[in-house]
Amino acid sequence: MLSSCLAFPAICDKVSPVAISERRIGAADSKTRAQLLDAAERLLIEDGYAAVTSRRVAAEAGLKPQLVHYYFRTMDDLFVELFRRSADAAFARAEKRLAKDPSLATLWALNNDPRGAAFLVGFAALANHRKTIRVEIARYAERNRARQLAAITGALQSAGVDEGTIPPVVALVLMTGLGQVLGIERGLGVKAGHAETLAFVERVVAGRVAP
Amino acid sequence: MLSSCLAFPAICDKVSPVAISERRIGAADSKTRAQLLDAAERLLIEDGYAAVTSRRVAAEAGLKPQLVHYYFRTMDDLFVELFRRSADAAFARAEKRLAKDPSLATLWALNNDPRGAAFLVGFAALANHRKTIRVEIARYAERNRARQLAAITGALQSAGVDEGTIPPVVALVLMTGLGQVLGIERGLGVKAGHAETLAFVERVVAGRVAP
DNA sequence: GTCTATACTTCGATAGAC
DNA sequence: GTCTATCGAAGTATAGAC
Repeated sequence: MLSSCLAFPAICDKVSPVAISERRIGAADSKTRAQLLDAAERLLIEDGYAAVTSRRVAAEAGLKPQLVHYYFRTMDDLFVELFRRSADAAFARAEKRLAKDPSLATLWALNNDPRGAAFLVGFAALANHRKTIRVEIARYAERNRARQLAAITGALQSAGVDEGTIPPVVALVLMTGLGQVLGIERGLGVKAGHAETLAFVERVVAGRVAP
Repeated sequence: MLSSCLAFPAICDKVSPVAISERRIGAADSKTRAQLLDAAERLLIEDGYAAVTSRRVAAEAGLKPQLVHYYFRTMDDLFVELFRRSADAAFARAEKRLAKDPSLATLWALNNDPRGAAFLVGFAALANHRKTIRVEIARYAERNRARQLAAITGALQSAGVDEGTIPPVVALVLMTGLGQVLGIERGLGVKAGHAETLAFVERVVAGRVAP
């Protein structure tokens, strides 16, 4: 992984250890704390961020509403912690799969993950009126792009695709956009063109068609 | 346009005239009504759907909160009407431009419109927990895809791109996804790869590179 | 037809009991 | 260190005055 860090420094950016809130109480490894985050995550994905209120999170976790404010002083703190936890987990999963098989197929599988799409839409909308969340997402997105760029650059070389045909970063942005639009539309129930597009991507990924 | 209707029937789907709510009061052409919708639209785009509350919409419009419930019985009704109004306007604008110049450049301009991205994210997130909105968006998305498919099919033919190289609907979904991811990331402040991608698309659209 | 007064619910947050 | 009782603000919605 060191080579990737040298070629694409953003990959190895440390997440700054700045405290979310000075007055946070409660042990970081509290079981209750984790239960609340789990509940918030379910609500965010299934019902959207407007459903993530202190009362509903608590109800979903089978706990009292006030506990939310004990473990996360403000709802903003909860959102930031939730995002970091999920993003770090997703990044770690991706890292594991890419280290094992840094292929176009793996990259496509990562970008076409339905969980990722629901998660992204939830947080992208949330970012609109929570500035603290916006910078958090932006940092993660850049880090993710850098990591995937390292992978796709190698994958395209292996596949014998010339950089003049399509620059790796362009192929990556295309792939990301495709995964997102398919994910969002799947959620809405829109299906026009999906089957054809998936079939096409499968062929490209398998190397049977030039990208 | 009739030919498009025959080839792609979804284009000419009439929006069903089902009443949003039986008990809606107030003239459809009321000035106050339009002011409220304008205010709601500004709030949705700038601060996200969670900011679109009866109180804030009224404040933004310089009116009393209760008027929102007079003109739109529920907030759900307001959202549906807002979406329809915006979607119809967007579709009409697109139709005008495509009729004038049904080229890849026009299609790309439409899909890369920053307003469109902010609008989509806002409503896609909203759709998560408002079922009435979800079907409305899905219907519009399908209609839009059908219209653009008609255009891109012709544009690719004119450009001499064989359907075997890339099916028109696949090119369209790619273009839509690209416009969306660039729009969303622009809003977040993510920039990695954008310049290269835009340059690449310009070349493709200008016909200097096979898609 | 248009708008106001008001009911009732849920929100985030804190002060303080254990 | 952990949890509860409770407050004031903001939310949707309706009944009824003009």
